[in-house]
Amino acid sequence: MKKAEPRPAQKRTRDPDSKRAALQTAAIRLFTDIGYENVSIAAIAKEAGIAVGTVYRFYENKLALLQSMLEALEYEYVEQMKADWATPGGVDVRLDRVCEGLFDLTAQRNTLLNLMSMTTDVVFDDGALPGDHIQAQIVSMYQDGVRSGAFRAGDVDLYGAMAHGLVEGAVMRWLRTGKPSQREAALQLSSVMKYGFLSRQINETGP
Amino acid sequence: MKKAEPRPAQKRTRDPDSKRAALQTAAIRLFTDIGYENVSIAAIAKEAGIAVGTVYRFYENKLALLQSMLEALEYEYVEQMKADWATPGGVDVRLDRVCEGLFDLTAQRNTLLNLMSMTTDVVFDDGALPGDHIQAQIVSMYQDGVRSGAFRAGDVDLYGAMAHGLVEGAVMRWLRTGKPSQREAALQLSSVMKYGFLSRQINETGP
Amino acid sequence: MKKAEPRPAQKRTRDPDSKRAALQTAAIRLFTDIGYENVSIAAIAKEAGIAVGTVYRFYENKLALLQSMLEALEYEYVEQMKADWATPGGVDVRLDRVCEGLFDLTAQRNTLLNLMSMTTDVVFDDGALPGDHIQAQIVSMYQDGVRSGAFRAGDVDLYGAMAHGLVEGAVMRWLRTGKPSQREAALQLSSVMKYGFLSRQINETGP
Amino acid sequence: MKKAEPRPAQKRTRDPDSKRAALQTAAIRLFTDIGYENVSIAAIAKEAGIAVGTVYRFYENKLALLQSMLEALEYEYVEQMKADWATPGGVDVRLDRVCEGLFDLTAQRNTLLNLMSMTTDVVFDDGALPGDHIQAQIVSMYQDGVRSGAFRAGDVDLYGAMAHGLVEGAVMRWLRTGKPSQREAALQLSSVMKYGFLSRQINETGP
DNA sequence: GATGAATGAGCGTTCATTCAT
DNA sequence: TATGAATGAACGCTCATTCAT
Repeated sequence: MKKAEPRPAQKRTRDPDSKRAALQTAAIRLFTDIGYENVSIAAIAKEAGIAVGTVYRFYENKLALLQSMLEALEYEYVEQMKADWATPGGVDVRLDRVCEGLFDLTAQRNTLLNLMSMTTDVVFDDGALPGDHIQAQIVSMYQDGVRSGAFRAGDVDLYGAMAHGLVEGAVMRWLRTGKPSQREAALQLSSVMKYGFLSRQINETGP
Repeated sequence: MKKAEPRPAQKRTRDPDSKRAALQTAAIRLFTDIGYENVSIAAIAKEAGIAVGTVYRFYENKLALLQSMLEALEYEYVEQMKADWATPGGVDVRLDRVCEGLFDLTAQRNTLLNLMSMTTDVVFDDGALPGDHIQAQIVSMYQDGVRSGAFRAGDVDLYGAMAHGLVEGAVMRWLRTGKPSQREAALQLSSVMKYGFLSRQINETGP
Repeated sequence: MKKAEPRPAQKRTRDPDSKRAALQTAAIRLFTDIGYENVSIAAIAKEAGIAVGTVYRFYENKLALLQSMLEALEYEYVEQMKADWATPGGVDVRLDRVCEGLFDLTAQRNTLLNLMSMTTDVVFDDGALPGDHIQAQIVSMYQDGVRSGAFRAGDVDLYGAMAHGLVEGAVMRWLRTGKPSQREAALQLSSVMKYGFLSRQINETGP
Repeated sequence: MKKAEPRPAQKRTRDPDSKRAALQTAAIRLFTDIGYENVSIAAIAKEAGIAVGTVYRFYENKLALLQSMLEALEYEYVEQMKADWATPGGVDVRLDRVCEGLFDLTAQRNTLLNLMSMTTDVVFDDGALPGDHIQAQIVSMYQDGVRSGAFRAGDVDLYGAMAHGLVEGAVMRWLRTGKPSQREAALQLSSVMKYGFLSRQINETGP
C-alpha cells in the first residue's frame, strides 16, 4: 500500500474577484436551471472551478449564497427600471421602455425572475423579501403616475402586487416559449399595464 | 437478523377517511407554511397523527403527495371559475364574480395559490404543469370576451400568462396582509383585469 | 367523504392444508427466484392468495418460514437418497441411481439446492445447519462403501463436504444451463464421485 | 432550513490508504460473518472507524462494496492458482500445489470462499458472476490435463462446476472446523480431484 | 379463524459544513 | 489562502409484525 502522497500545492491563486464572479455565474445558472434544493455546494464549486471550502470564503452558507444572488439580481432589475423610468417622455413611453428593459435584462441573465418566489426562506438584510424591492419600484412608478394624473388612485400595495404578478407572468411565459418576439412581448405587457391602471372609469370605456 | 425485531402494537384504528383528510390538511399546511423541501414525511405524519408508513398507503411517495395536493387545489379553482363564469350577466359582472370566487376559495383553503409555482418537478398525469389548467381557464374566458367584442384580440398565451400572474399577485398579497377587505381586493383585481384587456386603444384613453 | 365501509365478511374458509400448501409453493418459488431477502411477506401472501396476517398462523416469522421450507426440501432430498441407496445392486449402480434421483428431484422442484447455503441465519430445531442432513447421508453412504471395501477410508467429514460440494456444483450447473441432458449429467456426477472416492491409489493409476 | 444545522468538526485525518484497508477488512469480515443483507453501512463504518459518509468516498454504494470485495478476492484466488499451476512438475504435483495454495489463501484471508455464491445480485464489470473466474481457471487447468492425457475428456463446463463445488466444500469445511490440518486437507482435496478426473475407466479400477 | 391497515425501527444514501493540511 | 476528505444528522422509504375488526 502506498503511503499518503505529499499534498499537492494549492492552485496558483487567482484573482479573488474572478472567483467570486465565477461562483456567481455558476450559482445563478444552477439555481435557475434545476432549483435551489437540487443544487449542491459541490456542484456549484465544480462548475465555478474552485474548491468546496472556498465557497465558504465568499458566503457564509448555502442560503446566504442564494440570498446574495437574489439580492444582486433584484438590484439589477430595480436599477434598470429606475434608469428607464427616468428617461424623458410621457408615462406611456417610459412604461414601454421599462418593460423593454425588463425583458432585455431577463434575456441577458437568462434567469427566471420568479426564482425570487421559489423559496420561503430568504430574507434580505433590510428585512425585505425577494421581490419586494421590485414591487416597491413598481409602486413608486405607479405613484408618479397617480400624481401626474395618468393613473387612477388605488391601493398601492395591491396594485403593486398585481403589477408585479403581471410582469412575472409575462416574463416567465416569454422565457419559456420565446414567443412572441422579445420586443412584441414587452409592448404587450406595457400595453396591458397601461390599460390596467389608467385613469378612465370602466363605465366610460366599456364596450 | 436485525430487521426482525418485534414491532409495537398498532394504535386503535380510526376512520380511514379521517386519516386521509388529516394527511391532506397536514400536508397542505406544512407545504404552504415552510415549503415542500423543508417538510419531512415524518413531520407530515406527526402533524396528521399517523405513522410514517401510513402516509405511503395513501401516496406512493412524497412528490405524489404534493402532486395530488396541487391537482386537487387547482381542480377546485378551475371548477369555481367555470361556475362563476357560467352565471348570467355581462362580461364585467361575471368577471367580478370570478374574482370574488377566487378570493373566497383562497380564504377557505388558506392556501397560497402560488404553491403551484413553487416546485419545478411536478407534472400532472395529463402532462400539464401546475397552474396550466387555471391559465387555460383564463384563456378560455378571455376568448369568450374576444368573441363577444368585450376584449381586444391579443396573444392568448401571453395574455393568459399575464392574467394568471395578475391574479396570483393579488391573491398572494391579500393572503399575506388581509388588506384591503376580501371583497374590495376582489373588485380591484376584477377592475384591473377589465381595464387591462378591454377593447379601447391606449391612445384614445391616455392622459 | 364516505364513512368507513362495513368490513367485508372474511373469505369463505378454505381447507387450512390447502392454504399451507399454497403458502409453501409460493414461498419456495419466490425464495428460489429472487432470494430470501428480496421476498416480502406481502408478496408471499399475495402469491399464495391469503392475507398477510394468515401467514403468521402457520409460521412464527419470516425466518421460520424459510427454515421450514429448507427443512422440507432437505428432508425430501435425504429420503430420496436413502431410497435410491437401498435398492439392490453394487455400489456403483446404486450411486448412479442416487445421482439420478438428485437430478430428478431438482427438476421436479425446480429449486436451487444451494438455497441451503444462501443464508447464514437458519438453524434447524435439531441444531443442524441447512445441508447438514444431506451431507450426513452422503457420509453414511460413503461409510457403507468403505465397509464393503469399495471406497478407500478417509476423513469422513471432509469427504462428505467435498462430495456435497461436488453434487451442488453439478446440480446448480445443470439447473442453470440444462446441459448436458439430465441423465447424462447425473451419470457424469456419479462417475466422478466413484472415481474420486474409489479404493485404488493415485500412484497405481496415475498417467 | 432543517438541513443546514452546523456540522461537528472532522476527526484528525488518517492515512487514506489505511481507511480503505480498514474498510475492506471490516466489510469482508462482516459480510463473511453475518451475511451481506445483515450488515449495515453504519456497522461497516463503525467497525472500520470511519464515518458513514466516508464509505461512499470509496464505493458508490453498498452493492459496489460487495462487488469490489468479491472481485478482489476472486482475483487473488485465480492468480494464486495460475502461479501454482505454472510451477514445474507433473500434473499431480502441481495439483497438490494448487490445492495447498487455495488453503493458504483462505487461511490468510479467513474468508469463506463461498461468499461468492451468497448473493444473486453481483455481476462483475466484465459480465462474469462471482466464482466464474475461478471456475474458468479450473477448466483451463483441466483442459491442460486432458491435452497431456492425464485427465479423461468430459464436459468441461460440468467438470469445472463439479471441481469448483468440490473445492468449495473442502475449503468451507476446513474453515469451519480446522480439521484435518491445513496441509492434510489440501492433500485430500488434491487426491480426490486427481482420482475424480483421471484417465482410467471405472470398470478397470473398481473393487 | 382471517383480514389487511397500521406501525415505526431501521435502512441506504446525501450533502452542508468543517478544518487539518 | 485554498483545498477537499471527512463528518454525521437527516432524509425518503421499506416491510416484518401486530391486532382491532
